[in-house]
Amino acid sequence: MYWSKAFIPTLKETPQEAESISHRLMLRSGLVRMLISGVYSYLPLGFRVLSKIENIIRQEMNACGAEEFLLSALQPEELWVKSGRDEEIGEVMFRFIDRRGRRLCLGPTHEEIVTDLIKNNVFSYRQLPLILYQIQVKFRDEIRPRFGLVRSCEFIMKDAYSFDLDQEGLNRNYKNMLEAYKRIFKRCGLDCLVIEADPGLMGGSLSHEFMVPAESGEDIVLRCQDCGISVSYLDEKLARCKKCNEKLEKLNTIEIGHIFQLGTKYSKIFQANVLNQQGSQSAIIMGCYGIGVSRLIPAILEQNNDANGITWPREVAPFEVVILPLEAGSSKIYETGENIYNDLRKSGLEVLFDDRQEQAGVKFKDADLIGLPLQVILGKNFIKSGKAEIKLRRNGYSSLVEPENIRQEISKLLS
RNA sequence: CGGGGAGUGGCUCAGUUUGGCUAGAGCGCUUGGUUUGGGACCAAGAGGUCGUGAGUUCAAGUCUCACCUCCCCGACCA
Repeated sequence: MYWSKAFIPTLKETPQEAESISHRLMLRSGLVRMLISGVYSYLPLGFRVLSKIENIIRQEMNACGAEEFLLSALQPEELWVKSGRDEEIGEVMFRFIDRRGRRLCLGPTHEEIVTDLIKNNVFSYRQLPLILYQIQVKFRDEIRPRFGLVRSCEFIMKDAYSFDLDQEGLNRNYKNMLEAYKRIFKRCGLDCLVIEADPGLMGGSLSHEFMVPAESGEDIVLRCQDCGISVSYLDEKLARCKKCNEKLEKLNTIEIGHIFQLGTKYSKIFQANVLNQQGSQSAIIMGCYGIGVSRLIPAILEQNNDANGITWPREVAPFEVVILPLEAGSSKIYETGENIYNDLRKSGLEVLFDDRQEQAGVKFKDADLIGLPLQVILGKNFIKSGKAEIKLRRNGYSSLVEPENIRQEISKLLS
């Protein structure tokens, strides 16, 4: 991508609406813009990051044997009345009446919808186990939207649902999902805590939350300084670790994922049964598994930044490399930069070429701000030595490389 | 919803206390020129119903009332 043709509206100053680090960086680096409180548009850079995250999730979900589908965002209110969650969820759900007088809502989550679907289409234990997942926009009329994408009224969620004949099956799927979640968050460059949690509104028995320590986090987690075991602040009134009696440290965290063993809560209500081997009706055992996909962006930013801007983990960076031809007067520099650009792209890398007629300082500042993992700099050093400078955004490490060896050097650095 | 803060060109803000003439600055944007390794400089421009509506006054960005929006703290959640 040529920077001059891209829509990357970076901001030199911090918009007053932003308080948390991640929110500031999202606005300054041109990832998102607010439409109204709690509602954001993803600009090209933000959209790229989102796609990267979604693809990591897809890969790991598919590896678990989950199959992707897409449910409707528009839902009939009656399914919520049927499950009894209608009153519980209350005003958090956007509701309205259409021209035919039907009572509709915008889906805040999809247990009702998916259980209804399965009830009508799965009849035999032979069709189990089954795991379905979707990546979709959810709507919640939050009491107070906050910190940009951390708590918004329209957000993207990955929600998966597992269906098993028995508890053993659920345990297996649940464990696989838990491991998949760990891999997903690690690949996103996140250092996260896994805690046993209260199933709350979802119902069911066992549940785990995935929490990212971050200054602006809204949830407090207690972590044992010795064994590292973490517990929810709400659950635990004790001041010392149950296991090793060490002191617990208080951490502010952002919840990025939550998985639940639902058991038969929904299948019983909706009579989602299958015939088992004995030929009798058996309520399907369910699990559900959520990831706040759009929320991962601020979570990643909270953990990957420095004074100059973002330091993207490689797998979720909007591009992998930015090329900075400085010394605008030199056509040799520009041409060399363009050759490197084409060369790198041919090798499958995602590259941003800063062809703008800007001062070196502007290019450096913008490059650091948007935080792509690698910078290829062509300037004074190139004129002197004929070599390009390759610089790692994260730690500032840099080396001079012959233009023809750049591709090789970069693949080494990125691996 | 309760408590606190804020709305003035695209962005950051001054001006409001004590009402006064064509509403300012920096950044950004346009044109021309000089620059070119860390947001450079010179010149000339474009861009504003001062959040909205009523009111007070000879006169309102500034005073009064109502409303709207945004941010922060609390209950809620991925």
